[in-house]
Amino acid sequence: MNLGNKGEKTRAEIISCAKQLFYQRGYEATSFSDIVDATGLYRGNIYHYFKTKDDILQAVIAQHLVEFRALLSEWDSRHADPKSSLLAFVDMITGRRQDLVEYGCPVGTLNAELGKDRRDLQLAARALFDLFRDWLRMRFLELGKADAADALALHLLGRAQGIAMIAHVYQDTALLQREIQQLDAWIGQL
Amino acid sequence: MNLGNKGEKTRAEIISCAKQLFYQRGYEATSFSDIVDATGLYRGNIYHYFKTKDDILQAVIAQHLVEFRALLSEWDSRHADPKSSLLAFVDMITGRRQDLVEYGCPVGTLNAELGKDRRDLQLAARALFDLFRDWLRMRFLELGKADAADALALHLLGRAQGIAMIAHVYQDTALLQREIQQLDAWIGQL
DNA sequence: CCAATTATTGGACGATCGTCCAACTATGTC
DNA sequence: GACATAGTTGGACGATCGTCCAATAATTGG
Repeated sequence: MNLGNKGEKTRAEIISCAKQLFYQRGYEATSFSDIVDATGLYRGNIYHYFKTKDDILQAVIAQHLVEFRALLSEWDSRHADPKSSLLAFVDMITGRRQDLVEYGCPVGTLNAELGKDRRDLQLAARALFDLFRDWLRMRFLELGKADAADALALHLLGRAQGIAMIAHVYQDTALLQREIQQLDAWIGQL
Repeated sequence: MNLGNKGEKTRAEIISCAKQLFYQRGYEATSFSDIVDATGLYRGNIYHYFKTKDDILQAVIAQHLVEFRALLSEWDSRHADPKSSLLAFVDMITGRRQDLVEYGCPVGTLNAELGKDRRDLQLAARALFDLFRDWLRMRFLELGKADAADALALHLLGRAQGIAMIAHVYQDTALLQREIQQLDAWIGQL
């Protein structure tokens, strides 16, 4: 039997290139030829790994999930108390401020684009929100916010999305930093 | 000389149809043929009024500006104190909750889409944000928030955008209402 | 080393995209 | 009522889109 080691590498390369392109240009705006050019592979070869462009997006979403899950468990191992964890979440925004200002939030912009006319794909992309939503809810639960944990999680997600969007629209990192400080303060006084 | 009354009507009809399509499906996802079908006009006739699809978007943005300006001046005439005005802004979100949940915020989603790979057009769409930003800043100024008026305006815009985005992603009007109540409370305690 | 599976090459496919234009009709001016 | 302008008809254009596939090369298990 073939172990497919070589193939897995090519497959990962396709996903990696597509992930970046979908983020920076958007999903629909990225053509199959763009992926061909970015990977340096032949059209047919890519279709050997993915039957459709939609399938590539599904794989990209799955890859995002893997990476974000790794990030969350890293935070879990690094922070004992829930407030530090929440601050780590907010700190991620600061750390990625350059990309956020230039291309927006990868989770938010993807969901926004797909939500218009590809609701089937948006349901897959929503899993990225769910990942953070569930993780945040746990932290609020640990903070004793039993009956409002999910609402607080969604509130924080919304705050973060709003900040990322405005900062992206105005290409303004200072605005982002200022708003993030307010989020930090909000977490502190919980 | 021709007064062009007939033409103005056709022109307005094109803008109206395109405005709805761009909002509900997104700009790139809306093809020229979609506009042709929606208006019932012939391709060439539309090109008699607009040289490119980008020109149609510019006209749609201009139309949005006209309508939002009318809305703002209506609020100005209806509300004497700044807090009532701010509440009117928030109340607009509640009033449009159905469309917001289904298609997202027309201003936010348009800017998000164009911000990825059409930054030239996004600059035009940004004017929609500027319109609200400036109006909100005036209200915060009237509230005595001299040195933070613009930051508060952007903060409120961001909050609204975040709420609209999360509500859209999860198709959840209850979430939207809940978050809007918090915005109301925030305005009340300013 | 052979047979089978996996991977790559390279191009072709129909459909749809945004744009353009020549011919034709309606409208308003002098 | 002739003339210019504005508006409409209807189709064609090249470019690009996502998808498909037969032929060839590489890799692997028996």
